[in-house]
Amino acid sequence: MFRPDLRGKPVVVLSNNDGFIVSRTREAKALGIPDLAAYFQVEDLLRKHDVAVFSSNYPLYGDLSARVMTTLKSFSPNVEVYSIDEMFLDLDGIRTDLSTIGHDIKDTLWSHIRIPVGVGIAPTKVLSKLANRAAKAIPKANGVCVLDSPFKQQWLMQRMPVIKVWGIAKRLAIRLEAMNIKTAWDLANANPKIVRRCTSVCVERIIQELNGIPCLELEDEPGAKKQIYCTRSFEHKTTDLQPILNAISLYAARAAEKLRQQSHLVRTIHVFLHTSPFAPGYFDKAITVQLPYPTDDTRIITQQAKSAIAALYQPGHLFVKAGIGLIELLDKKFHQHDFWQQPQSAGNNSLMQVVDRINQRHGKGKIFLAAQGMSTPWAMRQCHRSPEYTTKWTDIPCVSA
DNA sequence: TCTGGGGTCCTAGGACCC
DNA sequence: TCTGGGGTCCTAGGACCC
Repeated sequence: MFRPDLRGKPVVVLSNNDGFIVSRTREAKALGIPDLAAYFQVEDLLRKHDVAVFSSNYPLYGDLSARVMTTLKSFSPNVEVYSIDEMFLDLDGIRTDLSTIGHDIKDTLWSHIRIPVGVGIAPTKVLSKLANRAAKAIPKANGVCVLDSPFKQQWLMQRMPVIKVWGIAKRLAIRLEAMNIKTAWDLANANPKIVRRCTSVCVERIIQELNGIPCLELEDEPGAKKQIYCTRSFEHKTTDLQPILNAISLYAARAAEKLRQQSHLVRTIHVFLHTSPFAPGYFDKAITVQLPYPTDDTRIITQQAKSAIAALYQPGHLFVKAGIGLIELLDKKFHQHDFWQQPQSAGNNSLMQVVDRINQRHGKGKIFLAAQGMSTPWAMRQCHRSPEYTTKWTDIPCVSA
């Protein structure tokens, strides 16, 4: 959208920390750049072919995603935002020709936002994911695929390896292969009960869905998270405890912030610390901690996370990553207090509210616990970050006369 | 030098209850 | 000779998604 000069050129996007390649344009794929390759391993190849490289920029993607979703919502009252770049729309009962709607959706998004999309329409979620794949892969489809007849479904499924089916990945594909199930069509025609016995109920549902029998509902209410994690690799590996304590304090604060956003309390946390799995002598330890009482207070969660890290830490290892998970959550509204235990005081609540409000108004991390430290040795590597064109005053593009 | 950061659901097995 | 039948909850690990 903001770099039309790159249209038709090879472009790749890197994971957090510029770790590896998570997204490629068609042109980059054609150059033989593999998916999920470690960046440093293909850097020369990228340079040789003059591939444009971008670090992940979630504020930008999140904002553009929200625009797309808002536009999509005008096409159906029932929608599920499935991920940052996918949405399911319930078209049940809509009388217009489905192919017309598909093209309308696609054209509207292009003209309003300049985001190209693929549209797949089918009786179930699994089939619509298949249709979406076809919409993008088959040039003649022109970005829209409607799987409205058994014949079309069969044609597509016979050409689709089973591993491309939504919900089937490497391990399941291996097991299915052993049962002589190689394509989506084979799976659709397999006996659901027998397959279930060798795999799980998930695969049984997929089989039903492939046959046009809905098993997966549209989840229009996103619902509160059941677990909240904050984990990061460090920019620089470290053998010292102090920078790790600072880092885990930051992660704990981030996680607590998310926790308060959904009005939950946490009772149990999970803290881990590890070295590089690619280096010899891999060290990976984790600890689960029961908090003294359910809380959403950053200070308490931070304290507990720090003690956990201190307990896990052993000198002599080169650590690359740590993280915290809030794993047992309670709805604040329905929290049953313990007669014998101190609950979180009202003062804590107000304090956290003030902290959140300041950070919302004046920018993330404006006010924080000293435990995080003043330097940021854990910062992310992002050498090729694009501007935040739509969410940062200084990055807004200028139009010159 | 260098390999992400989130999540969900399911299952098996253990431990326990009456 | 012979040892039931029906449950729950918890946890670790596996598998998948983006």
